[in-house]
Amino acid sequence: MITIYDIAEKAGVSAMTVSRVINNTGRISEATRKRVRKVMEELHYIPNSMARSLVLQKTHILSLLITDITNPFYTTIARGAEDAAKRSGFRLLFGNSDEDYAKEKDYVDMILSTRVDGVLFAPTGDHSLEHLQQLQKHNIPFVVLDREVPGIEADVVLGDSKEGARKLVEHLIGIGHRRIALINGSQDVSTARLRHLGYREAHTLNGLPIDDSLIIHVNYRDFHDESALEALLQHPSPPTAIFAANNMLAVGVIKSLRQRGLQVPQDISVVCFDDFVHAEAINPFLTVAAQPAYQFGSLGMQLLIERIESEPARENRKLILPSELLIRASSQALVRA
Amino acid sequence: MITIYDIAEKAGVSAMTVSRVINNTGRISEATRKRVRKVMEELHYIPNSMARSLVLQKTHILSLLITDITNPFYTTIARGAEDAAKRSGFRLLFGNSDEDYAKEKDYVDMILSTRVDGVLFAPTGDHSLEHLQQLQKHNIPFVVLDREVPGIEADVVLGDSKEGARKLVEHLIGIGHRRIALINGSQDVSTARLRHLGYREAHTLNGLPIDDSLIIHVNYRDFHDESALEALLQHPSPPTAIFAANNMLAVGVIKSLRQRGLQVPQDISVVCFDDFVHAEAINPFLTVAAQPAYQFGSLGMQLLIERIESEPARENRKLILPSELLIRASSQALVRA
DNA sequence: TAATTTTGAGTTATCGGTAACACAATTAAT
DNA sequence: ATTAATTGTGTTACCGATAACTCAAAATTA
Repeated sequence: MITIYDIAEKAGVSAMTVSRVINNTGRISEATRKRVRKVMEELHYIPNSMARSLVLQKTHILSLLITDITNPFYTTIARGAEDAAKRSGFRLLFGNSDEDYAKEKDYVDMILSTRVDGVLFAPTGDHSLEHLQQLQKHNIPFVVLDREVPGIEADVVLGDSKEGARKLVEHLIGIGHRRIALINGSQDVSTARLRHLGYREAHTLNGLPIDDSLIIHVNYRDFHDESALEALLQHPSPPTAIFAANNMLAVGVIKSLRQRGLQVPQDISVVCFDDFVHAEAINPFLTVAAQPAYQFGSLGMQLLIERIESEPARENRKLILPSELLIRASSQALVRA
Repeated sequence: MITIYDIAEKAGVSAMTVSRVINNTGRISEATRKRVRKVMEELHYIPNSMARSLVLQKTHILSLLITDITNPFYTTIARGAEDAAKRSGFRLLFGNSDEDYAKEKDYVDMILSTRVDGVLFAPTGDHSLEHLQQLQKHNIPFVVLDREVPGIEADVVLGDSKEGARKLVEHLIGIGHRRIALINGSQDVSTARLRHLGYREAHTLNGLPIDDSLIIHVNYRDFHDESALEALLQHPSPPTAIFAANNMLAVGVIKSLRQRGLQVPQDISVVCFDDFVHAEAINPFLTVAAQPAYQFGSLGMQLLIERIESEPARENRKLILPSELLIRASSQALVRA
């Protein structure tokens, strides 16, 4: 491993002089600067960022924690966050909690021990409170992404879960559906609660009764509660449409339906939150409330960087980004038998 | 920032004793161990991993560099790599080069200055040679993923690009297509070269002529060469099917076709490499050669960890993982007019 | 020409840990 | 009871960088 001392020796100067050349600080004569530069290149010198961070107490690394790396919604966020971080010269440390509290904890520990300068944090749910409080305790700036956590005051970038849900359900109502099931994430997650609210609001605004037996709570990351679906389908008055609270749930639900020999949308309509951008470009199918994922990432990152770089702590900001209703093939007007 | 010295002082011991408690090394009486532990908890102590890495000359961080974070093929790789790294207790630093040489360079610099213990490297192309050589020069172990780089001897995990391509094209030939276009990645990328070879092989094995005017080279990440597509379609004897060399190219091609009012598969068939797992589960459409992405990641990571941990340098290994031909709606038997 | 300022370095201490060695107090062995 | 071994803990040096201070030589000013 080449260090500044190796460079210093070979160039016949002190380590401090090498450091000054690297950082363009202090006064250095053009002659020594050139000589040091040449030796650095000859020896393929790369500064040790850990040593530097240790003394500077700054890593110039930001962390992005997402909850599902195979979900295009989150990877698009990642792209946006990365682009924004790069623009400001920060390096980015990705983490993927897989909607798992324990993995999230591992990543928080890693973040803390790495002493990153800030975190863009998509929480797994309300219990992430503990992790965010840990960040606060250690004075690590963060911005909360996609899901609000009660008890945490911070900058936050959110979607319009309630309105988006209402729009989706009203679309279904508008094309004749009356029995609409909700397959939702855990009530421990703010977006799931709001989407539930939007679902109810759409019903009451349209004078429809709400049947709680049509509402199921599972995990956002995947749907595999076959018995719950079975119960829905065996219902004396079964749903004619399903609102899956996110794209991954829609995947699971449609898969399960197909295994039971049911076709979407012929036998049952399905709508959900979040788009599958690439795939839908190929073959538009799902009716969705599409959220501006890239903006989630880039705006969130901007807020984070502002917070890090603005000395006087400014007040918290809350951005709510609207979703767009995209009506496609998976929702079909109800044909009364 | 709490350090071992703070702990040491409050517990009335030396810093070294604290270090021993943290690492479970050396001999410590049960009494002091307890006392130190208690103070650590009271002060919410988190070890500074940079200080530790600096003295140990080991970071216990591995890096995964992928070329497109919004491509489900790569995110599935990431999931596999992450799981494998976690099993061995390594932390994972993701990087995303976006198929861009300059970004790849940035990440390599970051990898070098972070002194990670090893890299799982999906190169952007043959010119990545320079970056891999830099890793070699600095003795950073790495495993090459998905694309081979001429001039580099290393462990490598690949797909069966040639055979996969041949199977896809033979499928098209089998259902009557004779004029098959190839929309390929840059010839600077090994998989693109091999898929090209497979394409040619399928033709020659089946006694079909090859028309080079049906072959286009673009960038794997997205297709936006409208004029090239235009030329294809204006061809006196236009293609009846298109083989897009990866999933992202298929997206771009199908979008462009639709803008021109052409339907897949009615007007033209499209097949490609790499699946869109979630989306295809919802609505099977694309005929693909599906690669075992998760295995790419987990096996690659296993090779990397073995290489790092096995003292005597063992010989290089080359894993070639077969792809699976999944015939779906986007390829249709040719109906002669 | 003497006094002052500027320039171009070098020295030392420090960031937060750990390895290697040292050493007093017990405990065990002879 | 003396010697040897073990146990528990402290000291010092170092990992690779940088901040703060120092200082001789050169340049500038009076």
